[in-house]
Amino acid sequence: MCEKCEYNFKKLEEKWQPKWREMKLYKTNEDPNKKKFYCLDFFPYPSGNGLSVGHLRNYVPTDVVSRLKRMQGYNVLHPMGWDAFGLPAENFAIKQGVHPAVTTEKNASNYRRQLSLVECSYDWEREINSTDPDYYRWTQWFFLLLYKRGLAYKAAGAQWWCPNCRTILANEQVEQGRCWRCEGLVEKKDLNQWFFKITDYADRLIDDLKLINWPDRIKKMQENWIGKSKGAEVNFRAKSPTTGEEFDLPIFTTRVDTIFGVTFMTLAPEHKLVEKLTHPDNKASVEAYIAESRKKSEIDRLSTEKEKTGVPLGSYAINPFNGEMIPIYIGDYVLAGYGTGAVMAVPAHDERDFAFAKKHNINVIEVITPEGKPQGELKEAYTEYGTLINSAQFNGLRSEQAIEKMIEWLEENKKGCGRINYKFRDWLISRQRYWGAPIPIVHCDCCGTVPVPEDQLPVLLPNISEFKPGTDGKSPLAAITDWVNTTCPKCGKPAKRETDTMDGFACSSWYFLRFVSPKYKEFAFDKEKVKYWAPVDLYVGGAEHAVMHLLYARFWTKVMYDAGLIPFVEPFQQLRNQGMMLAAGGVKMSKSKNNVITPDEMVEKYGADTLRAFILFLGTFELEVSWSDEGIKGMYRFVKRVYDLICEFQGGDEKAEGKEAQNLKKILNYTIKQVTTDIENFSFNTAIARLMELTNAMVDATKKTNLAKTTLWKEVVEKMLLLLAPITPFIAEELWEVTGHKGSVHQQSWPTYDEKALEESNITLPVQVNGKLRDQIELPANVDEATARKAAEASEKVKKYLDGMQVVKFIFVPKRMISFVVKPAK
RNA sequence: GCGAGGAUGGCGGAACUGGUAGACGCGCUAGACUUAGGAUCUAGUGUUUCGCGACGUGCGGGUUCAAGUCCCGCUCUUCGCACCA
Repeated sequence: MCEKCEYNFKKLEEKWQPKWREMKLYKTNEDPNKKKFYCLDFFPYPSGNGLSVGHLRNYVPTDVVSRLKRMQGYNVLHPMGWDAFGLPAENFAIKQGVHPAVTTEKNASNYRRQLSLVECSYDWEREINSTDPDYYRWTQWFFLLLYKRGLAYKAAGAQWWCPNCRTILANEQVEQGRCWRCEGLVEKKDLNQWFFKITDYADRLIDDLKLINWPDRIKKMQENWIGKSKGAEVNFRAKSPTTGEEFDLPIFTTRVDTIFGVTFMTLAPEHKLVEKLTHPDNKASVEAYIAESRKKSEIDRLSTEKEKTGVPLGSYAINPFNGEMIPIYIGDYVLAGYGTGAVMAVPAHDERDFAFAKKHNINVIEVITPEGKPQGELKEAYTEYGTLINSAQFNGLRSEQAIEKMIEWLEENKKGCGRINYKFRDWLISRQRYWGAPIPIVHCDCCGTVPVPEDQLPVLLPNISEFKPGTDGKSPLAAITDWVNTTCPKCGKPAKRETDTMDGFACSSWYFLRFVSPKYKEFAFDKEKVKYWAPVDLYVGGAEHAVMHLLYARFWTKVMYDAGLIPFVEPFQQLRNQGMMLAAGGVKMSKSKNNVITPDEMVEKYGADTLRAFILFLGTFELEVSWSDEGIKGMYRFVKRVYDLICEFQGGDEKAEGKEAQNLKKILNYTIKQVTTDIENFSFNTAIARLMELTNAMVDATKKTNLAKTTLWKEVVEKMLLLLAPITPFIAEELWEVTGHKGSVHQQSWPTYDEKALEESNITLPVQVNGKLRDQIELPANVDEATARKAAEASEKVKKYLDGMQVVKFIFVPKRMISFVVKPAK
C-alpha cells in the first residue's frame, strides 16, 4: 500500500477543513426554486465546561439529517447560536470573578471550535447571541408587544424565591420544591413581579398539540402541566361569627354530583376569609395552625404521604342545594393558588376527605352508588362515577348527567356556574438578576407604568462590575442610579427604570425566527424570509425543556400569529428528543466524578469521522446510552477498513457477471434503501450497521471474486461514498477525490436505488411442521403454492416429520414460509 | 396516586403489517502473520447435548399453524407531574 493511502485522519482533517471553509460549503441562501428544510438544535447555553461527547448526541444527528437533506436537493437552514443570558451564565461569571459578557464570549467561541472539530455543517455567518443588544432589542420589543396586547402585567403575590440565587423563579423552574439551577430549597416571598399571561392561551396550547409531530410523551407532559379540568363553582353561604356579616364562599369542584354528601368544608390557611370566619373560641388554635404551616418547608407541605391535618374555625357554611350547615376547617392540604382556595369535602367519595372525616368524627353521607343501591357503611371512599342517591330531585341520575343538571340548577338559581380551571399559572418573568434583558418599562410618579417607546430600544444593560445579586430582593441594577434615573417618555418628568430583567426563556422564545435574517435591522426578522424558512421542520434537543422552553416558545408563536407577524401557529413541526449519554458503567458524566469525555480528546485520538459514527452507532437515538472506550475502537476499525478497502480496490473496466455480481448489486441497492429510510427515521445505528454489512460483503468479494476489477465495483464504491458522506464527511471526501471524482462529495445528489435489483430469483424458505422449523429450502421467489408444497414434502428432513402423519392444514406465505400442521394418522 | 417509557446472549443493541429471534458492533475463544502486539487477518461464539434434538425475548395465563410482536393478569425499573378538590 502506498503512503498516500495510509489512513491518517489528522491529515484529512487538516486538508479538507480549510478547503470547505474557503468554498463556503455550508453557506445558506434563500432559493425560491428549492424546497426548504429548517433543521434546528435547541438553543444552547455555552457553558464554561465546554461540550462533552454527550452533547454530540444532539448535534451530530441533526448534522447528518441536514447533510442528507442537502444531498436530496433541499435548501437546508441549519444554524447555531447562543442562549447566553440567564442564571447559569451569570453564576459561572460570578464564580470566575469575570464579567458575564467576557465569559460568554469565551465560552461561545470554545463551543464553536468544538462543533467545528466534528464538522457540524452550520452556516456560521448566521450565528446569533441573545446577549447582543441587536438581539435583545427585539426581545424587549416582544415584551412591549405582549404588554400592548394585555399579556404582560405586574402583580403582587407570594412567589417562589431562591435564596441561593437570590431571585424569583417561574413555577416551571421549581422542581420538587427546589431551584432548577442550584437545586437549593426555594421559599415563598411576597414581591411585585412581571408576568406573561400564558393562561390566556391554555386551550390553544392544548388543542394545537394535534397539529404537530412531537413525541406523545412531551405532548402529555404539556397537557398535564396545563392541567385543564372541568367542573363547577358553587357559592356556599357563610356568616362571620364575630361581625355577623354574610357573604359567599365559593368553592371549585369537578364532582358537583356529590354535593349532597358534603359534610364539611376546608379552606387553605392563606384564604382571605379565614380571619372573618374564625370564632373567638377557636382563635388561638387557628392562629397556631397557620403559624405551624408557615414554618413547614414547601417539601413537607407538598408531600402526599403526609397526614391531612386541619383545625375547625368554629363557623359554618350553608350548602345551597339543601340548606345544610356544615363546619368550616382550615387545612394546609388545600392549595391557596388553585381554584378558589377552598374545597367542599365529601368524605364518602374522596379519599382525603374520608380520612379527615374519620379522624375528626365527621358524618359520612353516601350519595353515589355503583349499582343504584346504597353500599351501607363505607370502609373507604367510593370515588368512581355512579348513580345518585340521597340527592333530592337528582336521585337516580348518573354522575355525568347529574353534573350537567346541577350546573344548570346553579346557574338558574345564581348560586354558581360551570367553570374550567387550569393547574398552570401565568409565566413569571421578573428576575432580580443582572445578566438578562432589561424589562423596557419606566415607572413615573405621574403616569404610572410607562412602556419605553419602540424607537428608544434597546434599553441597554449597563456595563457594571458589581453584578452579584443583592440580598434585598432587588436586582443589582437598582443600585446603578445613573441608569435607574431617567425621564418619563410620556411627561418628561424624572422617572425610574424597571430594574428587573427578563427570564432567559424570553430570549429563547423567538430565536428560531432570528436565524432567517440574523443581521436584519428593521425588525426582529425579515417577514418574507420567515415565510420561506419557518416554521422549523425538525427540532432536536433534550426532553428536560418539555414544560419550559417548548411551552413558552409555542405561546409566543401564537401571540405573534395573533399580531399578524407570522403566518403559522406552531413553531416546531417535528420534535425529537435524544437520550442521555452516560459515562461507562451507566453513571452520569460529571466534572466532580472526573469521568467527562470531551470531543477534543476523542477527535485527537480517533478522528472526527470515527467519533461521529460512533455517537450515532452507540444506541437507539431516544434512549439513554453509556460511553464505551472499547466501542469507539471498533468504530475506528470500521472507518479504517472502509478507507483501506477503497484505496486498494477502485474497480476496473471488466464487466461484472454471475451470481456474485447479482448479489453485490442487491446488497448495494438494499443498503441505499435502508440507509435512506433509517436516517430519515432517526435510526442511525441501523444505518451504520447496513453500511458495515455492505463493507463486509465488499471485503468478502475482494477475496472470493474478481468483482473488484469491474465496472460494477466502481458503481458500488461511488454510491457507498455518497451514503457515507453525511456520516463520515472526511473519508467520504478524500476517497471521492482518490477515486477520481470531481467536485465535493457533499455537493452531489443522494443515490437512488433500483427496486428491481432487490428482487431475487431464488430465495430460501423456511419449512415448519407444527410450528417448528425443520428445514430451509431454496426455491424461485415467485414459486406457486403447489410447487412449494411438493418441494417441501420432498425434503428428507421434513419427510421425517410427515411420515405416518395426516396433514390437517398447509400454509404457504409467498416469500415468507411454508408450514405444515399435522396430526397422527389413524 | 396520575401520565409516558423500558425489560431480548457476557455487553450495547437488531427484528417490516405476527412468519428462520439475536442483524451490526463490543467482548471472548482458537488459529495465522509477527521479535512482539493492546496492530491486522481467518474461524467460532444464546443455553444445553458427543450428536439427533430440546430449551430460549422479565413472570403467569390465553389467542394462533406460527407470538419478542396480539389479548388478560402481575413483577421489576426509568422518567415526568404530584394533596389540583
